[in-house]
Amino acid sequence: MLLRIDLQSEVPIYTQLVNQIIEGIAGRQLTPGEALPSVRGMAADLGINLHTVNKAYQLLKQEGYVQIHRQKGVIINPDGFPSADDDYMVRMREQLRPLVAEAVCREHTEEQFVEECRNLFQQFKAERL
Amino acid sequence: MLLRIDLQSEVPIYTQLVNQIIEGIAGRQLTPGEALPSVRGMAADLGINLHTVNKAYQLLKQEGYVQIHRQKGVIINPDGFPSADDDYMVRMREQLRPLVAEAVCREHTEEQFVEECRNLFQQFKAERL
DNA sequence: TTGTGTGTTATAGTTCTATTATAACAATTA
DNA sequence: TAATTGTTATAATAGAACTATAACACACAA
Repeated sequence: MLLRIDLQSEVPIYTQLVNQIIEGIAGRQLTPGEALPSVRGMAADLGINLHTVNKAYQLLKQEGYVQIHRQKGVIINPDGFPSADDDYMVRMREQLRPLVAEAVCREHTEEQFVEECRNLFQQFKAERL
Repeated sequence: MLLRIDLQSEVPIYTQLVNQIIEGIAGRQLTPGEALPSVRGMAADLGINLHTVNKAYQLLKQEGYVQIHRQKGVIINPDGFPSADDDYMVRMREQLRPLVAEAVCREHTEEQFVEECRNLFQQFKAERL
């Protein structure tokens, strides 16, 4: 799977990595059991430091998206992914609220906003061939 | 309008301020032409520095939510709010994509996600009495 | 056994952002 | 004139993000 990092972005590199890997899982470019590059390999590929990659992997592990085995490396979690629990729902709403508020101010209607969400959902579904 | 700041949050104070003011506009607790507290007043109320408040006000001005008059103070923009232009749409989708990806991974269905968005929309509508 | 490749840990340093602290300035209004 | 606006300038602190090196522990293969 191809990862693109924008060094100029205000979004931290490790966050970009986490997001793209989660998006890869959602689109099934990354499948359960599949190996990710080693921290050194990924760092070399992207031209960044191994600690930055490691930080991303640790976060993904903490959230349950990957497993890390000491001498084997990092794999997409073969035992399933985290569920939509309460913590997630709270976090999700906290991130969604400012987006909805801005949409309301800009007279973006509920239907238009919902349509954008549906498009993104369909986009991930379409990637799963 | 009451503003609540969480000093422990990972979200910068000025961002919390910006978000809450936009949410206030969306819910019409803040109406066009209405005055906001002075940078010093707001800073004192919240127990933070005036520059932090000023940074939030400058961002709100830059995005078109408020007007700043040299000796009068800051008011909610009486001439209307920014529209849903291309820049906004791009930014909006960029912020929405990771949320949708995470939802997909957690087997949160499109309908459940859309319902959360609708709830937030209705919440802002309900606040406009 | 001896490398080699994993993740892990430790230390250090740089850069940038966020925040605070003071102070002063310019312009309007009471 | 005095008080209150936002504005600008300067400086300092704290923390996050990122990098650079180095070393360690463990497993597996030649």
